[in-house]
Amino acid sequence: MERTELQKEKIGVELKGIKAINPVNNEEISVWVADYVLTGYGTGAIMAVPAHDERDFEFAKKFDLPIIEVVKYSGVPALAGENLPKGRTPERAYAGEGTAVNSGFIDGLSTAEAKEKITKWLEEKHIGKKSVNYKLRDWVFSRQRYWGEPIPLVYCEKCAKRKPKILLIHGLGGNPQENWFPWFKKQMEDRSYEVIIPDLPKSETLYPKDWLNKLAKLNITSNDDLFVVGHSLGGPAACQFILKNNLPVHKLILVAPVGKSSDWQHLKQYDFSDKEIATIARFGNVPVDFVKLKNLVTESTLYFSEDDPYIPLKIKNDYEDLDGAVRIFKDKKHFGSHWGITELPDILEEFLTSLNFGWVPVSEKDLPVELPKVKKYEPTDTGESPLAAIEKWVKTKCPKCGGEARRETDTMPNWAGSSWYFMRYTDPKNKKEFASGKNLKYWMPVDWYNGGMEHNNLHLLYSRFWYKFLYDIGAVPKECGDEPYKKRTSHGLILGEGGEKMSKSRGNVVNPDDIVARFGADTLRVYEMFMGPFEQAIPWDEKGVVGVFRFLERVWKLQDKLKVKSDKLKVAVESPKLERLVHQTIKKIGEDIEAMKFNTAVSALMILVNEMAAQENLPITNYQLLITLLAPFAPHLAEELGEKFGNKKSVHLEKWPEYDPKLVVEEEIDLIVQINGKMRDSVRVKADIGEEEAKKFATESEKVKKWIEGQKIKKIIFVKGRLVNIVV
RNA sequence: GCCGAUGUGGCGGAACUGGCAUACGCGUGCGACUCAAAAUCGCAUUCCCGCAAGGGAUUGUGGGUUCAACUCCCACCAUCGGCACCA
Repeated sequence: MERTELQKEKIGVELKGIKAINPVNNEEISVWVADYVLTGYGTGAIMAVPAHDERDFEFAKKFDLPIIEVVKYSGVPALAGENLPKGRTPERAYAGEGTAVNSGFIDGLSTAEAKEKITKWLEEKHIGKKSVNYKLRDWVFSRQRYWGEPIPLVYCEKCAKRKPKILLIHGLGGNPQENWFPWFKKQMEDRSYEVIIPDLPKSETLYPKDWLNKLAKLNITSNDDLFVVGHSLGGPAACQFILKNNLPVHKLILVAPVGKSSDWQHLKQYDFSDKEIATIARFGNVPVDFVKLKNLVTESTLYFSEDDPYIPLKIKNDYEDLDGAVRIFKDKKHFGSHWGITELPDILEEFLTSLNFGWVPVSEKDLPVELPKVKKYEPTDTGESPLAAIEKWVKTKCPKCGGEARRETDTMPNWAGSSWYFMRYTDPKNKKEFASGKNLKYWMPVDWYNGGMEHNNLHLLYSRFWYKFLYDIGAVPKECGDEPYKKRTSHGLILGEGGEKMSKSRGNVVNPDDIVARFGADTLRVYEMFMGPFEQAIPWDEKGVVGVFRFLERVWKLQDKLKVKSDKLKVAVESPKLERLVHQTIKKIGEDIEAMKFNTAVSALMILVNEMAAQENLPITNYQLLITLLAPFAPHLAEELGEKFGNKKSVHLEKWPEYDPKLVVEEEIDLIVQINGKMRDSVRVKADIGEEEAKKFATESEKVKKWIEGQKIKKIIFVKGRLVNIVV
């Protein structure tokens, strides 16, 4: 843990008397024990490249080790002024790509070429081989809590002790003593598994029935727990054996199995006779009922090797319908002792980690598993879930053997249940399935999903997993696509007054219910929109809420300006200025909503309301427009006002108003006059004023005259509809 | 340390594609209404100098490009978030 502390100074000690030899140039390298190397990653032993890795550089500098440059920055300085990546300096390692230097036969190559060449060279000399390291992080889904969805598994001691029989079927002309078979048998027997490797008939001409008859004599029945391995010709034989005898198999592994998509003529070069080739083809061509096989086999894996001289890689397509995992090796040839393959650790690992028979799924008719109804639940001392202490619930019967079993007491995190609710929403009353294909097709994917930061980290991860899983098993129709959402956004946090994150311990939590009780839901809603940019974290400000409240009150009070409607002498006169502003506001709010700039949309509404309030009296048409514009922001108020002023149906069903493009542009503008880029005056002019006229106005302005007096005008810049800049 | 984001009045923030910096709201001050207070309405409000007219400075800091920079370029600083030495 100590090494994760900030900026820890590197320490190290040299292993005197030990040197490593660089296998490429046979030079000696000193060996050090250092504390900045992660033991858990790779072998825990590393080769340091001081000139091109920051940490190695630091280490080398501290202990005065040679720093040899082997990569030179070689970018082309394309455009003048473009910032170049920096190369190595005495203060800093260069970690980028470039051209190899001081590197013998790879000098002059680019980083990518050099990597390729040196890898190939090492492989040819059998000094090393290419490998890929993956960065993985452990991820725990379960939680030690009372609440949360129970995981429907029980643990049965009796079932855990069950050891399946392992049946291994060898290949053409094979026997139990060849290849990795004896090693595998011993490994598994050491772990008290029963391993059967029958010695099957050898002959140039063989028929599948020759082998199947012999296998039938083994007395393997469907009551046996079974693992099956088939090597080469034993692959198709294994499939047929399982199918013919209806044997449930926990795990099937086919190692370089024979398939149907080859004519096997290439085997001649390896001294296979025509009869042997015919035998192989005969085994490979027997049709396999993969649907049935899949039902019998719980899990399956196929092993192939890229350099297998006998089995071409394309054979894996013959087994596609088995839906098994496929593992492709680079250098295992035909997985035989002939090529020195007398051990196969991968297969051992696969069995040992594959199935734990102690864990038995709750049978479908007993789903869902519900939490026990108890008066109280308390944490345990053992670190187990509180559920573990509720003995009555924990003890149950094993669905498999009927013996005593214990339930899983961890539960799923509460995110689990919320990972697919949006699909259920499409068909919430469906009793047969979580949602019908028809409804899913209609609604999914979600057009727009918004949530906070937490949502983006966790819910996004889980819900996509859930969705993709349901999609893969066909529960979500293909038409919906393999992603649950079209668009995702996340809103910012509302911080407590004072700018810190709201939390009970800080005592700065604001309860929205209180705000609603005091100011109404509309005020809260408009305030949240108004407080700042959507995605930004902003402190709560109670005084700001008051401002929004006043704004909504002002909207309400505007009704007073409509009273004159009945007075014929004072019929509301439409103000051209207001008319223009109304249309500009329609445009602005429409655009702002699209761009999720709700704060400026509210601001535009406020400006409009201020202008309306400044009128002697207000045309009802303008007020009705305001109500419509207000609807997305203050839905309750807008609905009530809408009903009061002539709406037959809900204001929320109304069409968004259209603006008149002619009214959006101003007729007159304030033309800015600058001297050397500084604003000195502004002139009220027609918006479409031309260059000559504008310059005339500008130079004739009294204020401007004062500034240019006695100065030489170098040039005058005119920006249409905006300004005139006089350079003196 | 690396990666990312952000930095504009007393505060939340606005500014299209480089073209009036500080919209809108809060707060504050003054005034109207009131016996008084609250509410409401009006005016003012970036800072500095000035009674005023007016002038100067200003978008984290320093520099650059441009007639013109919150906006583009370079360097630096600070704050927030993520990651934890994965060679």
